[in-house]
Amino acid sequence: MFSALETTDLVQQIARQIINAVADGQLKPGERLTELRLSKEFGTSRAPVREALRLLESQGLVVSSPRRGFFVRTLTSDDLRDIYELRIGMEIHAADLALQRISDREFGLLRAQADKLYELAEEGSIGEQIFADFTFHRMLCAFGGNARLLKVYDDLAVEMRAGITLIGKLYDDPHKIAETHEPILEALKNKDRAKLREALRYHIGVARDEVVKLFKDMGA
Amino acid sequence: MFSALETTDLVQQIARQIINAVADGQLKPGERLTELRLSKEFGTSRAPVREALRLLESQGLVVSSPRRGFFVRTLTSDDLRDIYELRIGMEIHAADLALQRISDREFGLLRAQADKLYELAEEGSIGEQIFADFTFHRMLCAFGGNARLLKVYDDLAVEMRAGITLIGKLYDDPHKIAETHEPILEALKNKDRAKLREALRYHIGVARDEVVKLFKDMGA
DNA sequence: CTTGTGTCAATTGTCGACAATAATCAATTT
DNA sequence: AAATTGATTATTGTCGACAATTGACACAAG
Repeated sequence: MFSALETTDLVQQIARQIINAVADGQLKPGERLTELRLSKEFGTSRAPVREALRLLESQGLVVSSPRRGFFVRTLTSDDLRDIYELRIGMEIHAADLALQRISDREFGLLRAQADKLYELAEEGSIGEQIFADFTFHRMLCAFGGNARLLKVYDDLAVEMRAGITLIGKLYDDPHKIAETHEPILEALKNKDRAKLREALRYHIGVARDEVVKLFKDMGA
Repeated sequence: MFSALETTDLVQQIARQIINAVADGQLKPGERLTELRLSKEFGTSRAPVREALRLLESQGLVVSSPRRGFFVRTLTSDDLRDIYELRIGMEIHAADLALQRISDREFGLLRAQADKLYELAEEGSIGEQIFADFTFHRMLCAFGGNARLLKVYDDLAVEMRAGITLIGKLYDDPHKIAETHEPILEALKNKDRAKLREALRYHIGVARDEVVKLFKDMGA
Protein backbone atom coordinates (compact mmCIF):
# COMPACT_ATOMS: atom_id res chain seq x y z
CA MET A 1 0.00 0.00 0.00
CA PHE A 2 2.66 2.46 1.00
CA SER A 3 6.00 2.84 -0.66
CA ALA A 4 9.04 2.61 1.49
CA LEU A 5 10.28 5.92 2.77
CA GLU A 6 13.60 6.84 1.34
CA THR A 7 16.33 5.82 3.66
CA THR A 8 19.04 8.39 3.96
CA ASP A 9 21.98 5.98 3.97
CA LEU A 10 24.72 8.51 3.51
CA VAL A 11 27.32 5.97 2.46
CA GLN A 12 25.27 4.77 -0.48
CA GLN A 13 24.42 8.27 -1.59
CA ILE A 14 28.01 9.38 -1.40
CA ALA A 15 29.25 6.30 -3.22
CA ARG A 16 26.72 6.77 -5.99
CA GLN A 17 27.65 10.40 -6.48
CA ILE A 18 31.32 9.57 -6.71
CA ILE A 19 30.62 6.75 -9.15
CA ASN A 20 28.68 9.09 -11.38
CA ALA A 21 31.32 11.77 -11.14
CA VAL A 22 33.97 9.31 -12.24
CA ALA A 23 31.82 7.82 -14.98
CA ASP A 24 30.94 11.29 -16.25
CA GLY A 25 34.54 12.34 -16.27
CA GLN A 26 34.12 15.05 -13.65
CA LEU A 27 36.66 13.20 -11.58
CA LYS A 28 39.69 12.32 -13.62
CA PRO A 29 41.85 9.21 -13.30
CA GLY A 30 44.63 9.61 -10.82
CA GLU A 31 42.91 12.50 -9.13
CA ARG A 32 43.32 12.60 -5.43
CA LEU A 33 40.25 12.29 -3.26
CA THR A 34 40.87 13.85 0.11
CA GLU A 35 38.39 12.93 2.75
CA LEU A 36 38.11 16.40 4.15
CA ARG A 37 37.34 18.04 0.83
CA LEU A 38 34.72 15.44 -0.05
CA SER A 39 33.12 15.59 3.37
CA LYS A 40 32.83 19.36 3.07
CA GLU A 41 31.23 19.06 -0.35
CA PHE A 42 28.74 16.51 0.90
CA GLY A 43 28.19 18.36 4.15
CA THR A 44 28.98 15.31 6.24
CA SER A 45 31.82 14.22 8.44
CA ARG A 46 34.70 12.15 7.18
CA ALA A 47 33.42 8.84 8.49
CA PRO A 48 30.75 8.10 5.88
CA VAL A 49 33.04 9.41 3.15
CA ARG A 50 35.73 6.99 4.22
CA GLU A 51 33.31 4.10 4.14
CA ALA A 52 32.05 5.05 0.72
CA LEU A 53 35.61 5.22 -0.57
CA ARG A 54 36.39 1.81 0.87
CA LEU A 55 33.30 0.47 -0.84
CA LEU A 56 34.40 1.92 -4.14
CA GLU A 57 37.85 0.52 -3.61
CA SER A 58 36.40 -2.97 -3.32
CA GLN A 59 34.68 -2.32 -6.64
CA GLY A 60 37.95 -1.25 -8.18
CA LEU A 61 36.89 2.29 -8.95
CA VAL A 62 39.36 3.95 -6.62
CA VAL A 63 42.64 2.81 -5.18
CA SER A 64 44.27 3.64 -1.89
CA SER A 65 47.67 3.34 -0.36
CA PRO A 66 48.09 3.52 3.39
CA ARG A 67 48.62 6.96 4.84
CA ARG A 68 48.46 8.46 1.38
CA GLY A 69 44.78 8.36 0.74
CA PHE A 70 42.45 7.56 -2.11
CA PHE A 71 42.83 8.21 -5.81
CA VAL A 72 40.58 7.69 -8.76
CA ARG A 73 41.88 4.56 -10.35
CA THR A 74 43.96 5.05 -13.43
CA LEU A 75 42.95 2.39 -15.88
CA THR A 76 45.72 1.15 -18.10
CA SER A 77 44.98 -0.51 -21.38
CA ASP A 78 46.16 -3.72 -19.73
CA ASP A 79 43.56 -3.28 -17.00
CA LEU A 80 40.86 -2.80 -19.58
CA ARG A 81 42.01 -5.87 -21.45
CA ASP A 82 41.87 -7.90 -18.24
CA ILE A 83 38.43 -6.61 -17.41
CA TYR A 84 36.98 -7.39 -20.82
CA GLU A 85 38.77 -10.72 -20.88
CA LEU A 86 37.25 -11.64 -17.54
CA ARG A 87 33.90 -10.48 -18.72
CA ILE A 88 34.12 -12.84 -21.66
CA GLY A 89 34.76 -15.77 -19.38
CA MET A 90 32.00 -14.88 -16.98
CA GLU A 91 29.43 -14.06 -19.58
CA ILE A 92 30.06 -17.20 -21.55
CA HIS A 93 29.61 -19.19 -18.40
CA ALA A 94 26.46 -17.33 -17.45
CA ALA A 95 25.05 -17.84 -20.92
CA ASP A 96 25.87 -21.52 -20.61
CA LEU A 97 23.81 -21.67 -17.47
CA ALA A 98 21.05 -19.57 -18.98
CA LEU A 99 20.83 -21.92 -21.93
CA GLN A 100 19.58 -24.68 -19.66
CA ARG A 101 17.02 -22.75 -17.71
CA ILE A 102 15.84 -19.72 -19.63
CA SER A 103 12.09 -19.30 -19.89
CA ASP A 104 10.14 -18.07 -22.89
CA ARG A 105 9.31 -14.92 -21.04
CA GLU A 106 12.95 -14.25 -20.29
CA PHE A 107 13.91 -14.90 -23.86
CA GLY A 108 11.24 -12.42 -24.89
CA LEU A 109 12.78 -9.80 -22.65
CA LEU A 110 16.15 -10.31 -24.28
CA ARG A 111 14.59 -10.09 -27.73
CA ALA A 112 12.88 -6.85 -26.76
CA GLN A 113 16.10 -5.41 -25.41
CA ALA A 114 17.88 -6.30 -28.65
CA ASP A 115 15.15 -4.52 -30.59
CA LYS A 116 15.70 -1.49 -28.46
CA LEU A 117 19.29 -1.44 -29.66
CA TYR A 118 18.10 -0.98 -33.23
CA GLU A 119 15.83 1.86 -32.21
CA LEU A 120 18.55 3.62 -30.30
CA ALA A 121 20.96 3.16 -33.18
CA GLU A 122 18.67 5.51 -35.10
CA GLU A 123 17.81 8.10 -32.55
CA GLY A 124 19.58 7.48 -29.28
CA SER A 125 22.48 9.19 -27.61
CA ILE A 126 25.76 7.40 -27.13
CA GLY A 127 25.05 7.11 -23.44
CA GLU A 128 21.71 5.46 -24.11
CA GLN A 129 23.26 3.04 -26.55
CA ILE A 130 25.95 2.03 -24.12
CA PHE A 131 23.43 1.57 -21.36
CA ALA A 132 21.08 -0.47 -23.51
CA ASP A 133 23.89 -2.71 -24.68
CA PHE A 134 25.04 -3.19 -21.14
CA THR A 135 21.50 -3.98 -20.03
CA PHE A 136 21.22 -6.71 -22.64
CA HIS A 137 24.34 -8.42 -21.41
CA ARG A 138 23.44 -7.99 -17.79
CA MET A 139 20.06 -9.59 -18.43
CA LEU A 140 21.79 -12.52 -20.04
CA CYS A 141 23.97 -12.92 -16.97
CA ALA A 142 21.00 -12.59 -14.66
CA PHE A 143 19.14 -15.35 -16.50
CA GLY A 144 22.05 -17.62 -15.71
CA GLY A 145 20.58 -17.67 -12.24
CA ASN A 146 23.86 -17.30 -10.38
CA ALA A 147 23.59 -14.46 -7.91
CA ARG A 148 27.26 -14.46 -7.06
CA LEU A 149 28.23 -14.18 -10.69
CA LEU A 150 25.90 -11.27 -11.21
CA LYS A 151 27.48 -9.42 -8.34
CA VAL A 152 30.92 -9.74 -9.87
CA TYR A 153 29.54 -8.71 -13.23
CA ASP A 154 28.08 -5.54 -11.74
CA ASP A 155 31.42 -4.66 -10.22
CA LEU A 156 33.08 -5.14 -13.59
CA ALA A 157 30.42 -2.99 -15.19
CA VAL A 158 31.43 -0.02 -13.08
CA GLU A 159 34.97 -0.32 -14.32
CA MET A 160 33.97 -0.83 -17.91
CA ARG A 161 31.76 2.21 -17.75
CA ALA A 162 34.64 4.27 -16.41
CA GLY A 163 36.87 3.07 -19.22
CA ILE A 164 34.33 3.72 -21.93
CA THR A 165 33.63 7.18 -20.58
CA LEU A 166 37.29 8.00 -20.87
CA ILE A 167 37.25 7.02 -24.51
CA GLY A 168 34.22 9.17 -25.08
CA LYS A 169 32.90 7.45 -28.15
CA LEU A 170 31.55 4.15 -29.32
CA TYR A 171 33.96 1.67 -30.74
CA ASP A 172 31.77 0.79 -33.66
CA ASP A 173 28.75 1.72 -35.71
CA PRO A 174 25.66 1.37 -33.48
CA HIS A 175 23.77 -0.52 -36.19
CA LYS A 176 26.55 -3.03 -36.37
CA ILE A 177 26.56 -3.40 -32.62
CA ALA A 178 22.84 -4.08 -32.63
CA GLU A 179 23.20 -6.69 -35.35
CA THR A 180 25.94 -8.58 -33.59
CA HIS A 181 23.48 -9.53 -30.90
CA GLU A 182 21.48 -11.63 -33.32
CA PRO A 183 23.81 -14.64 -33.32
CA ILE A 184 23.63 -14.67 -29.55
CA LEU A 185 19.86 -14.76 -29.53
CA GLU A 186 19.77 -17.32 -32.28
CA ALA A 187 22.14 -19.68 -30.51
CA LEU A 188 20.13 -19.25 -27.34
CA LYS A 189 16.89 -20.07 -29.11
CA ASN A 190 18.38 -23.16 -30.70
CA LYS A 191 20.05 -24.22 -27.47
CA ASP A 192 23.29 -24.45 -29.37
CA ARG A 193 25.90 -24.24 -26.71
CA ALA A 194 28.97 -24.11 -28.95
CA LYS A 195 27.49 -21.43 -31.17
CA LEU A 196 26.47 -19.40 -28.17
CA ARG A 197 29.95 -19.59 -26.77
CA GLU A 198 31.50 -18.53 -30.05
CA ALA A 199 29.02 -15.75 -30.62
CA LEU A 200 29.75 -14.24 -27.24
CA ARG A 201 33.48 -14.70 -27.51
CA TYR A 202 33.47 -12.96 -30.84
CA HIS A 203 31.04 -10.24 -29.83
CA ILE A 204 32.79 -9.22 -26.64
CA GLY A 205 36.19 -9.95 -28.12
CA VAL A 206 35.58 -7.33 -30.78
CA ALA A 207 34.54 -4.86 -28.12
CA ARG A 208 37.62 -5.71 -26.08
CA ASP A 209 40.01 -5.23 -28.98
CA GLU A 210 38.43 -2.00 -30.10
CA VAL A 211 38.15 -0.48 -26.64
CA VAL A 212 41.72 -1.38 -25.79
CA LYS A 213 42.91 -0.01 -29.09
CA LEU A 214 41.05 3.28 -28.71
CA PHE A 215 42.33 3.55 -25.20
CA LYS A 216 45.89 3.05 -26.30
CA ASP A 217 45.49 5.60 -29.06
CA MET A 218 44.47 8.13 -26.44
CA GLY A 219 47.85 7.56 -24.92
CA ALA A 220 47.13 5.36 -21.96
CA MET B 1 69.95 -4.98 3.89
CA PHE B 2 67.19 -4.37 6.37
CA SER B 3 63.92 -6.19 6.55
CA ALA B 4 60.75 -4.19 6.36
CA LEU B 5 59.34 -3.16 9.70
CA GLU B 6 55.98 -4.63 10.40
CA THR B 7 53.25 -2.31 9.35
CA THR B 8 50.55 -2.04 11.93
CA ASP B 9 47.59 -1.58 9.61
CA LEU B 10 44.89 -2.33 12.12
CA VAL B 11 42.19 -2.88 9.55
CA GLN B 12 44.09 -5.64 7.79
CA GLN B 13 45.00 -7.33 11.05
CA ILE B 14 41.44 -7.23 12.31
CA ALA B 15 40.05 -8.47 9.02
CA ARG B 16 42.50 -11.35 8.94
CA GLN B 17 41.66 -12.41 12.47
CA ILE B 18 37.95 -12.40 11.75
CA ILE B 19 38.50 -14.35 8.55
CA ASN B 20 40.42 -16.99 10.43
CA ALA B 21 37.87 -17.11 13.21
CA VAL B 22 35.11 -17.73 10.69
CA ALA B 23 37.14 -20.24 8.72
CA ASP B 24 38.06 -22.09 11.89
CA GLY B 25 34.50 -22.17 13.05
CA GLN B 26 35.08 -20.05 16.12
CA LEU B 27 32.55 -17.65 14.72
CA LYS B 28 29.43 -19.42 13.62
CA PRO B 29 27.20 -18.53 10.66
CA GLY B 30 24.51 -16.06 11.55
CA GLU B 31 26.37 -14.93 14.65
CA ARG B 32 26.09 -11.28 15.35
CA LEU B 33 29.21 -9.18 15.29
CA THR B 34 28.76 -6.10 17.41
CA GLU B 35 31.32 -3.43 16.84
CA LEU B 36 31.75 -2.62 20.49
CA ARG B 37 32.46 -6.18 21.54
CA LEU B 38 34.97 -6.70 18.74
CA SER B 39 36.69 -3.39 19.39
CA LYS B 40 37.07 -4.32 23.03
CA GLU B 41 38.55 -7.69 22.14
CA PHE B 42 41.01 -6.12 19.74
CA GLY B 43 41.73 -3.25 22.08
CA THR B 44 40.94 -0.63 19.44
CA SER B 45 38.15 1.79 18.81
CA ARG B 46 35.15 0.96 16.67
CA ALA B 47 36.38 2.76 13.56
CA PRO B 48 38.93 0.22 12.32
CA VAL B 49 36.58 -2.61 13.24
CA ARG B 50 33.86 -1.07 11.13
CA GLU B 51 36.19 -0.74 8.19
CA ALA B 52 37.36 -4.32 8.52
CA LEU B 53 33.76 -5.50 8.60
CA ARG B 54 32.94 -3.50 5.51
CA LEU B 55 35.92 -5.06 3.79
CA LEU B 56 34.74 -8.52 4.73
CA GLU B 57 31.27 -7.65 3.55
CA SER B 58 32.62 -6.84 0.11
CA GLN B 59 34.25 -10.26 0.13
CA GLY B 60 30.96 -11.86 1.06
CA LEU B 61 32.10 -13.23 4.39
CA VAL B 62 29.76 -11.14 6.49
CA VAL B 63 26.49 -9.44 5.72
CA SER B 64 25.01 -6.30 7.15
CA SER B 65 21.66 -4.65 7.23
CA PRO B 66 21.38 -0.97 8.03
CA ARG B 67 20.98 -0.08 11.68
CA ARG B 68 21.07 -3.75 12.59
CA GLY B 69 24.72 -4.48 12.25
CA PHE B 70 26.93 -7.22 10.89
CA PHE B 71 26.44 -10.96 10.95
CA VAL B 72 28.57 -13.84 9.86
CA ARG B 73 27.14 -14.85 6.55
CA THR B 74 24.97 -17.92 6.57
CA LEU B 75 25.84 -19.91 3.51
CA THR B 76 23.00 -21.84 1.99
CA SER B 77 23.64 -24.83 -0.20
CA ASP B 78 22.42 -22.67 -3.07
CA ASP B 79 25.09 -20.11 -2.26
CA LEU B 80 27.74 -22.80 -2.27
CA ARG B 81 26.49 -24.12 -5.57
CA ASP B 82 26.64 -20.65 -7.06
CA ILE B 83 30.13 -20.10 -5.75
CA TYR B 84 31.50 -23.35 -7.10
CA GLU B 85 29.64 -22.86 -10.33
CA LEU B 86 31.20 -19.45 -10.77
CA ARG B 87 34.55 -20.87 -9.88
CA ILE B 88 34.22 -23.40 -12.67
CA GLY B 89 33.58 -20.66 -15.19
CA MET B 90 36.42 -18.50 -14.01
CA GLU B 91 38.94 -21.23 -13.65
CA ILE B 92 38.21 -22.68 -17.06
CA HIS B 93 38.69 -19.27 -18.53
CA ALA B 94 41.89 -18.69 -16.62
CA ALA B 95 43.22 -22.05 -17.70
CA ASP B 96 42.33 -21.17 -21.26
CA LEU B 97 44.45 -18.08 -20.98
CA ALA B 98 47.22 -19.95 -19.20
CA LEU B 99 47.34 -22.50 -21.98
CA GLN B 100 48.58 -19.85 -24.38
CA ARG B 101 51.21 -18.26 -22.25
CA ILE B 102 52.40 -20.64 -19.58
CA SER B 103 56.17 -21.04 -19.27
CA ASP B 104 58.07 -24.23 -18.57
CA ARG B 105 58.98 -22.91 -15.18
CA GLU B 106 55.38 -22.20 -14.31
CA PHE B 107 54.35 -25.62 -15.49
CA GLY B 108 57.02 -27.08 -13.27
CA LEU B 109 55.59 -25.25 -10.30
CA LEU B 110 52.18 -26.71 -11.00
CA ARG B 111 53.68 -30.18 -11.34
CA ALA B 112 55.46 -29.76 -8.03
CA GLN B 113 52.29 -28.60 -6.32
CA ALA B 114 50.45 -31.62 -7.67
CA ASP B 115 53.18 -33.87 -6.28
CA LYS B 116 52.71 -32.23 -2.94
CA LEU B 117 49.10 -33.36 -2.99
CA TYR B 118 50.22 -36.97 -3.12
CA GLU B 119 52.57 -36.43 -0.21
CA LEU B 120 49.93 -34.79 1.89
CA ALA B 121 47.45 -37.52 1.03
CA GLU B 122 49.74 -39.81 3.02
CA GLU B 123 50.71 -37.73 5.94
CA GLY B 124 49.00 -34.36 5.88
CA SER B 125 46.17 -32.92 7.89
CA ILE B 126 42.87 -32.12 6.28
CA GLY B 127 43.64 -28.45 6.55
CA GLU B 128 46.93 -28.90 4.74
CA GLN B 129 45.30 -30.91 2.01
CA ILE B 130 42.64 -28.32 1.44
CA PHE B 131 45.21 -25.56 1.36
CA ALA B 132 47.48 -27.40 -1.05
CA ASP B 133 44.60 -28.16 -3.38
CA PHE B 134 43.50 -24.58 -3.27
CA THR B 135 47.05 -23.42 -3.96
CA PHE B 136 47.22 -25.57 -7.06
CA HIS B 137 44.10 -24.04 -8.49
CA ARG B 138 45.09 -20.54 -7.52
CA MET B 139 48.41 -20.98 -9.28
CA LEU B 140 46.60 -22.09 -12.39
CA CYS B 141 44.48 -18.94 -12.25
CA ALA B 142 47.51 -16.78 -11.63
CA PHE B 143 49.27 -18.20 -14.67
CA GLY B 144 46.33 -17.01 -16.74
CA GLY B 145 47.89 -13.60 -16.29
CA ASN B 146 44.65 -11.75 -15.56
CA ALA B 147 45.03 -9.76 -12.35
CA ARG B 148 41.37 -8.86 -12.13
CA LEU B 149 40.34 -12.47 -12.41
CA LEU B 150 42.71 -13.48 -9.67
CA LYS B 151 41.23 -10.90 -7.35
CA VAL B 152 37.75 -12.29 -7.84
CA TYR B 153 39.08 -15.79 -7.38
CA ASP B 154 40.62 -14.87 -4.05
CA ASP B 155 37.34 -13.44 -2.87
CA LEU B 156 35.61 -16.65 -3.83
CA ALA B 157 38.26 -18.64 -2.03
CA VAL B 158 37.38 -17.01 1.26
CA GLU B 159 33.79 -18.11 0.87
CA MET B 160 34.71 -21.60 -0.25
CA ARG B 161 36.98 -21.97 2.72
CA ALA B 162 34.20 -20.93 5.06
CA GLY B 163 31.85 -23.45 3.48
CA ILE B 164 34.35 -26.29 3.62
CA THR B 165 35.16 -25.53 7.23
CA LEU B 166 31.51 -25.85 8.09
CA ILE B 167 31.44 -29.29 6.55
CA GLY B 168 34.49 -30.25 8.53
CA LYS B 169 35.73 -33.04 6.34
CA LEU B 170 36.98 -33.71 2.86
CA TYR B 171 34.48 -34.68 0.25
CA ASP B 172 36.58 -37.45 -1.12
CA ASP B 173 39.59 -39.67 -0.62
CA PRO B 174 42.70 -37.46 -0.68
CA HIS B 175 44.51 -39.86 -3.02
CA LYS B 176 41.68 -39.61 -5.45
CA ILE B 177 41.73 -35.85 -5.23
CA ALA B 178 45.44 -35.82 -5.97
CA GLU B 179 44.97 -38.07 -8.98
CA THR B 180 42.23 -36.01 -10.50
CA HIS B 181 44.73 -33.24 -11.07
CA GLU B 182 46.62 -35.32 -13.56
CA PRO B 183 44.26 -34.83 -16.49
CA ILE B 184 44.50 -31.11 -15.94
CA LEU B 185 48.28 -31.13 -16.11
CA GLU B 186 48.26 -33.46 -19.07
CA ALA B 187 45.89 -31.29 -21.05
CA LEU B 188 47.95 -28.28 -20.19
CA LYS B 189 51.14 -29.94 -21.34
CA ASN B 190 49.56 -31.02 -24.62
CA LYS B 191 47.95 -27.64 -25.13
CA ASP B 192 44.67 -29.43 -25.58
CA ARG B 193 42.11 -26.78 -24.90
CA ALA B 194 39.00 -28.94 -25.06
CA LYS B 195 40.48 -31.60 -22.79
CA LEU B 196 41.60 -28.96 -20.33
CA ARG B 197 38.14 -27.49 -20.21
CA GLU B 198 36.55 -30.84 -19.66
CA ALA B 199 39.07 -31.90 -17.04
CA LEU B 200 38.44 -28.78 -15.02
CA ARG B 201 34.71 -28.89 -15.43
CA TYR B 202 34.69 -32.46 -14.24
CA HIS B 203 37.18 -31.93 -11.44
CA ILE B 204 35.51 -28.91 -9.90
CA GLY B 205 32.07 -30.21 -10.78
CA VAL B 206 32.67 -33.24 -8.61
CA ALA B 207 33.82 -31.02 -5.78
CA ARG B 208 30.77 -28.82 -6.23
CA ASP B 209 28.32 -31.71 -6.15
CA GLU B 210 29.94 -33.36 -3.17
CA VAL B 211 30.33 -30.18 -1.16
CA VAL B 212 26.77 -29.13 -1.83
CA LYS B 213 25.52 -32.59 -0.95
CA LEU B 214 27.45 -32.76 2.30
CA PHE B 215 26.27 -29.31 3.15
CA LYS B 216 22.65 -30.24 2.58
CA ASP B 217 23.05 -33.37 4.66
CA MET B 218 24.18 -31.22 7.53
CA GLY B 219 20.82 -29.53 7.32
CA ALA B 220 21.56 -26.28 5.57
C1' DC C 1 -4.47 -16.15 26.46
C1' DT C 2 -3.52 -13.09 22.82
C1' DT C 3 -2.75 -8.61 20.99
C1' DG C 4 -1.09 -4.20 21.07
C1' DT C 5 1.36 -0.23 23.42
C1' DG C 6 4.88 2.10 25.94
C1' DT C 7 9.42 1.98 28.08
C1' DC C 8 14.18 0.90 28.26
C1' DA C 9 18.67 -0.91 27.15
C1' DA C 10 21.76 -1.98 23.44
C1' DT C 11 23.78 -0.77 19.15
C1' DT C 12 24.59 1.72 15.09
C1' DG C 13 25.40 6.09 12.33
C1' DT C 14 27.65 10.15 12.59
C1' DC C 15 30.50 13.60 14.38
C1' DG C 16 34.58 16.52 15.80
C1' DA C 17 39.23 16.17 17.80
C1' DC C 18 43.92 14.72 18.23
C1' DA C 19 48.25 12.40 17.21
C1' DA C 20 51.13 10.28 13.65
C1' DT C 21 52.61 10.38 9.14
C1' DA C 22 53.69 11.99 4.48
C1' DA C 23 54.29 15.72 1.08
C1' DT C 24 56.09 20.33 0.30
C1' DC C 25 59.30 23.67 0.15
C1' DA C 26 63.08 26.55 1.85
C1' DA C 27 67.73 26.51 3.70
C1' DT C 28 72.21 24.59 3.83
C1' DT C 29 76.01 22.03 2.31
C1' DT C 30 79.02 19.95 -1.07
C1' DA D 1 73.91 23.65 -9.44
C1' DA D 2 72.47 19.39 -7.24
C1' DA D 3 71.55 17.03 -3.30
C1' DT D 4 70.62 16.58 1.45
C1' DT D 5 68.58 18.23 5.54
C1' DG D 6 65.07 20.47 8.31
C1' DA D 7 60.80 22.87 9.23
C1' DT D 8 56.03 23.49 7.87
C1' DT D 9 51.68 22.13 6.36
C1' DA D 10 48.13 18.98 4.90
C1' DT D 11 46.05 14.60 5.45
C1' DT D 12 45.18 10.22 7.28
C1' DG D 13 44.43 6.80 11.17
C1' DT D 14 42.32 6.41 15.32
C1' DC D 15 39.65 7.67 19.12
C1' DG D 16 35.73 8.71 22.39
C1' DA D 17 31.13 10.89 22.50
C1' DC D 18 26.43 11.69 21.30
C1' DA D 19 21.97 11.23 18.96
C1' DA D 20 18.86 8.16 16.43
C1' DT D 21 17.05 3.72 15.84
C1' DT D 22 16.11 -0.97 16.85
C1' DG D 23 14.70 -5.01 19.51
C1' DA D 24 13.20 -6.78 23.93
C1' DC D 25 10.44 -6.73 27.67
C1' DA D 26 6.86 -5.65 30.71
C1' DC D 27 2.31 -4.24 31.03
C1' DA D 28 -2.37 -3.20 29.96
C1' DA D 29 -6.55 -4.14 27.28
C1' DG D 30 -9.63 -7.06 24.87
